[in-house]
Formats: sequence, structure tokens, C-alpha cells
Amino acid sequence: MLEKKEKHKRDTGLRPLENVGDKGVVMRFAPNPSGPLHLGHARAAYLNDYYIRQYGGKYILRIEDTDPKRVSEENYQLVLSDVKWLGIEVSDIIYQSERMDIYYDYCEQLIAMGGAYLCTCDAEIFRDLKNTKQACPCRNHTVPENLSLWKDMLAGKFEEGQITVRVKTDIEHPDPAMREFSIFRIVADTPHPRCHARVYPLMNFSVAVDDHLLGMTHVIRGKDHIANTRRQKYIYDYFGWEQPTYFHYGRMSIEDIVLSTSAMKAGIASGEFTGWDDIHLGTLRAIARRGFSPEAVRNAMIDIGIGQTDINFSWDNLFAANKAIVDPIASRYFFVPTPVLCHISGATEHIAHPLVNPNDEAQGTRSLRFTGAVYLPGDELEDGKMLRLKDLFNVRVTETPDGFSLEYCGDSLDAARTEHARIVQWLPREQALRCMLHTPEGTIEGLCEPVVTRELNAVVQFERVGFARIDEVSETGVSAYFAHK
RNA sequence: GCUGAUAUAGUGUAGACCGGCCAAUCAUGCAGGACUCUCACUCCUGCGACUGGGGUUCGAAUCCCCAUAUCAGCACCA
Repeated sequence: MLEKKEKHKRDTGLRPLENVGDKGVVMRFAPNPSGPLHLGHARAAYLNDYYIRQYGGKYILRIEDTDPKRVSEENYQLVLSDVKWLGIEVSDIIYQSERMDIYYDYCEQLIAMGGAYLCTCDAEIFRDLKNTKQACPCRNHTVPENLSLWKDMLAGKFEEGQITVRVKTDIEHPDPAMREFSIFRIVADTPHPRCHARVYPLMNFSVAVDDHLLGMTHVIRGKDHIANTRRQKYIYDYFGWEQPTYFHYGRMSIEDIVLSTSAMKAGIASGEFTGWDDIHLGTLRAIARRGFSPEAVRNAMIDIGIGQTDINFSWDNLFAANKAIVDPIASRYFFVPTPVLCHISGATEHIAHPLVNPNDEAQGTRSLRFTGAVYLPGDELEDGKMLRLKDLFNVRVTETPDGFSLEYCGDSLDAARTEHARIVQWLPREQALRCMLHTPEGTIEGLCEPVVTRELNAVVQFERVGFARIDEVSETGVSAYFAHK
């Protein structure tokens, strides 16, 4: 039994969790609504989701919207719809902006027990003191003084930047990151779309309070939070709470893709990108548009796992994961890139019936009627070569001063095989629809089967070209996005 | 500068906590082959890695130290 478990563990990739309670685990996905979700978010979302599915329990979607400068009404919707696309098992949605009173209350408690003080020092001055392990004068406030300042802060008696609440840690802590960090600030002039606050908790406070109140058993987040975990320990200790079990996964860099929200925003504003779903971006919307399924992203992320090592995200691995999902179900069609119209002499009318999916004959066939002229991929035309038009017949190519002339040379597949003729995709002159195939490297103009129009939003395989998602169809043409080979 | 972490094939990952069964797993990629009316799928074969140096030990990918490289934090962002 144990041996079996060991083996299973390896198959699924992620190591088992310790400290799992009777009711399973409570974990969270906690995005900040400052833009749409991207592949980096997907990793956090799926790693947590993996364990919820494994052990049962609760998966809390916590919207961390305590910085009014970074949130907007539009972004909430983006995040929610992206979460939906991910298909994770969310049991509750919490908005931190609705919990301000809770944070204020706990802050007051923390002040009352001497764990925090109000600091009116200028941020830069404080930083210099902190860097030389010196306490600022505010650290000596008495508890009543602090409580009174806290009330004044809440009452609006200070301007933005004039006062902050700091946790009393250890001003001589060897790690400068641990010394007396801030947990509340004033944001005066930026209204919050969802609450009427002026005093906002900083992440280390709201996260610690919420993780405890919501009963988190395990937290999986990026290693940029390692220091925060240790800072939050001070808060847990003051309140006598027990910290959850943490995992901090490493940095993931992604080649050839724009990931930072600010860079994306700038690019969209300048017109470099068409929008959040521009295929040069690493947003989930872009990934979806290119024809990747959430399951493929999930599998790729679980495969990457939870390690602290910094990694290079590999498109190859995502391609393979997506292919595994899409190949069995994608309908096959002909797409002819850089098409050349060719007349074929010596052939009678034929109707070809290529399989919609060669691995599943039940999906039927499509039919292409040859009446004398076809479009062929320009790259395949070469003087003297025999070509096999897939599911149709063989032709001999001759180069002439004004192009290529093709001559019918039999139906025999065996003949084509013995001559090592390439089997190529083709389209009848009468059954060819304009098709723009967009790839991150550029757009390929071509033609496709007219029935592709019924595949809107589906991923198809253009034979010998690759998988693509049909993004737009009209009577005059099709727009498709290339996923991978 | 200070603090903390990480380092296994081209890429990702297992093994490291509890040293030997690891001349190192699986996937992906690449190369070759079989199958196939797609350069897809499936199948077979092959390629390819323990950052470096010391130490502990009968024995080290695994423990310790140093070096190097990379990353993170040191915000009144998350």
C-alpha cells in the first residue's frame, strides 16, 4: 500500500502535504485586481488547487484589494472571469476591501498589547535609522499615546504620508527586512471602488489577519514572500496564533512574452499590443486565444511544481501538454499557406473524403470536389517532382515560364509512396476561403476549407501546419491563431 | 551593503529530510526507425545532467565548509 502511494506521488509530481487536518486543507488564491491574470498567477492557482483536490477542504479566492491605487472596477471583472477560465475549485470569495473594520479592530488590539506603534517619521528618515539599527523617537510612545494617535489617524487628522503604524519587531534584527515594518497607511486622494476608506492595511497585516481568521492550513506563494512570511510571524506571535505551513516557489521567467502588468498596459496604450488578449502577452486571455486549454496550463504548472529553484518556463512543455488534450478532439482541415492556383491536366472530376480525425473515424469525413484547378502550398511546387494531393491523386509538377503546370499521374497511393512523393494539403478552387493564420512571429496568409467557419472558437488542426484556434469567421474569411505544431 | 534561499541532461522534474538498492527517474526536446494518404497521433531505439573545490565516511547527487552563479527581501505595493 505504501509502495503504491510512493509511485502515485511520482506520477502526479507534487509531494504529499504534512499537517493535513481531518477536514482536509484550507488554502487560498489571492490575486490583486490590478490587471488580468497571467501564467504566473496560473501557477499559484493550480498548485493550491492541486492540493485542495487531493485532500479536500476549502479553496478561498481572496481578492487583495487594499491598495486603491492599483485596483479598478474593470480589473475585478477581469480577475473573476480569468479565475473562471482556470476552472479552479473556489469555495468562497473574499474581498479584503469589505473587511476594513476587522483590520482596524485587530490593529487596535495589537497596539493595545504593545505590539505596534504609530510613527510620524518621514519615510526616508526612518529608513536611514532602520538601516543603522536605530529606533526612531516614536518607538517610545506609550500605549495610550499610540491608541490616541491611532484614533486620530482613523479620524482623518493626518495627511497621507504623515503617519503609519509599525509593528514592533527588533530594530537590531540582522535582517534589515525584519525591522519595524509598516502595517497601515493613509491614502487620501485615491477613492477605492469598493469601500470608503482612508486608512488602509498593508499586505503583511491584512494577509496575516485573514490567513488566520479564514483558517488557512497551508499557503503556497512565490519566494518573493519569504521575507513577508517571517514578518508575519511577528504578528502571529503577538496574537498567539499558529502560522500555516508555507511553501515558496521560485521565480518563473518566460521567454518571448510580456508579463509585467505595467509593460502590458504601456504596450496597449501605445498600440504595440491590440489588447489584454494580444498573443504576445502572457495573460491567460492571450493563452486562451491562442488555443491553449486550461487543463494544459494546469498540467504544465503541476509538472513544474513547487520547488524554490528559479526556472525557465518552457513553451515546448506547454505545447506538448496542450497537444495531448487537443489532438484527440481537434478536427483536421486543409490550410494552404502562400497558395498557388494550379490547373491540373488529364484528370477527371474526383471527390476526396479526408477523415475529420484519423484517430477517430466516427468523426466522419469532409468532402472536397476536384473540378480541374486547385490551390497548393507554394513551397511544395518544384520542377519534376511528383506530389500526392492528400486523399485525391498524384500529380507531376513541371515548371514553365509562367508558373507551374501540373499533370495528373494516377490515383495510386503506392505509386506515390515508391516515388517518395510528398503528401500535401490542397484546396479546390471553388472551395477555398481566405484564412489569416496569426502566429507570435507574424501572420501567414492562406486559404482554408470553407467548413472551417463552423469551428468558431474551436481548436482545429491544419494538416501539416499545426493546431490553431478559429478566432473569427465571416463570409469573406477566417482568422485563426496558431498554437503549436 | 545586510538577510535569506537555490544550484540534477537543451527545458521541466524525481531522488536529498532518513548517505549505500542512483554509472541517477519521468516528461519534453533532439536524432534514427516502425506505423500512417498530415511534418499530427501511436510505438520502438538512441542522445543528454548531479556548479566547482575541500571535508566527514568503508561509502556522498544526498551531510558539513568554502567558492562561484542565480534569485528574493531590505516600500507608508502585493
